[in-house]
Amino acid sequence: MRTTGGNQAAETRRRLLDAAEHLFIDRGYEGLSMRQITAHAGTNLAAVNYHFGNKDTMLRELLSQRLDRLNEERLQLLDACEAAEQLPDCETILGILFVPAMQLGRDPDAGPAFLRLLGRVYSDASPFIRDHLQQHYRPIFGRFFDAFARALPHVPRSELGLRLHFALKSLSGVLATDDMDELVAELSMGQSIPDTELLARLVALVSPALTAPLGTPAQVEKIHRLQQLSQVRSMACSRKHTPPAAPAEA
Amino acid sequence: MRTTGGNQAAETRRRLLDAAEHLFIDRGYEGLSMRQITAHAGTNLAAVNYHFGNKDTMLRELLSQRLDRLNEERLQLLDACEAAEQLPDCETILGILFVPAMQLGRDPDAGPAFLRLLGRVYSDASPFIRDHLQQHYRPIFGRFFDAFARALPHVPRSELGLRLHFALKSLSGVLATDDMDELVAELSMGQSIPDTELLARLVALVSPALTAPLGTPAQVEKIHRLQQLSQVRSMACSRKHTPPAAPAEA
DNA sequence: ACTAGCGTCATACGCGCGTTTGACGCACGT
DNA sequence: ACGTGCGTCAAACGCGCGTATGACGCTAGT
Repeated sequence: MRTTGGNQAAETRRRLLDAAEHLFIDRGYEGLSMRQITAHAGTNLAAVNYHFGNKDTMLRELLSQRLDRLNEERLQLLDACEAAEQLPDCETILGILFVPAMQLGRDPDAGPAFLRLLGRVYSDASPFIRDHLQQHYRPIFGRFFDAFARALPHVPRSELGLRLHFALKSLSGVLATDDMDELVAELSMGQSIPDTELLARLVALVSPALTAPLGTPAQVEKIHRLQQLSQVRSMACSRKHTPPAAPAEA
Repeated sequence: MRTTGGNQAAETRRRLLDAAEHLFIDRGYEGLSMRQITAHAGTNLAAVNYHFGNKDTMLRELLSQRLDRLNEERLQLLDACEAAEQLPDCETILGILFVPAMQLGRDPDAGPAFLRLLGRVYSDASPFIRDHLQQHYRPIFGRFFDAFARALPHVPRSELGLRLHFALKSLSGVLATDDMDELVAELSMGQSIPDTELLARLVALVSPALTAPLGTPAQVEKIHRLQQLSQVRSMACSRKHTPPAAPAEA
């Protein structure tokens, strides 16, 4: 049996994936080079192409390894809830999205910085990442979109898309940078807060944005006054900037 | 007088800035190369370095030219409101942020795709863009942070930072991609909606997230039930994945 | 008419990128 | 003992990047 050789190969694969994950988390897809990956992994530059074929394939494998389980658990949790109560409300659906993420974030097997990785993935602008998400997780997104649509019948379907985009973009934006540390640290305000309450606070933050009514006359009136005030100001300003005659000497 | 020469130089500068803006809007800072810029501008590769010194200086000049006016108008509008009513509420402050952006978005002088540019700038992850925003507009952000803090006294200052980051990140994320078209098109649902009502809807969407109370016992209970449900599921799942004895042949 | 200087131009330099290549070592099956 | 093949290695390839360098034309002042 070729014990050491086979183990060494598996070890190299793992080290490459670990290094790639670590670098991806704090540099994103752009700014992630094979030379940095292999240097951090302590392997030769050619190792990536030998074990994975090319860079993108390795990244895809890394993302699948990390994200498949998350979305699978989200989906099964949604199934379980719909089977139990058959119409989960908005806050429950948000909880279904958040709870598995937080649990995997606490699980060392899912990666030591799983939440950071999650934030990067959802907020990275590179076409490679966007395509990967689109191709792998579109049906899951569709299921949740339908669940939200049933939970929020008063929100038109077109505006619901905007609001979901809005809410999830913001969440990923918060997860992405170092803010996750601040979130966990500052929300707990010194004393350690149980995950349950922390997630409840997040739900309390996002849910009102999804549930909100479309816009009251009072809000329209406030905006209208601001528009008038701003236009008056800018007209006065432009008249000042283009004086009718030549100005006196400076 | 050296008429043609001077005009041609100014014309080249303008064409370079226009090309850079256009490319930056739909490719971001990364994926923006001087060869593409100069090709679109119809100039020589060396033109950028001749007129601006280097690439980053040109980008900085472009951003300042576009964003300085926006933030100046926001600031003066905030000043005017605070002078008038001395405690603008949350919805009003959001309106102060949105109204000048929308007005400049309608102004051809501010760039034909000003809102797209705005979204790109606020959501671009590159250190260059982030540093520029940090260095130029930190005091403006501080003024608005204080205004929000006064308008939302029940929100702890640490959580307010999170919520503002949350709300503004999401907004920039929506502005960034092609979603701004969808926003304008789908929110109006076929018939053209006045800007006033469109902005009122945006305020109606964002304001509840900032104003929301910190988390009710009912929300905590919902999350708690989901956590238990998820853990039961994952334990059953892991037991299935690591069976006690060797499986029968496949 | 001549020259100075500005704006443009083709071209080249050095660098980092992803990928490819062929040689080397070493554990293995025979 | 020997050949086979797997995993690793240094080195190189072609490419696109930002920047630097002289040469060229044309305008304008003397």
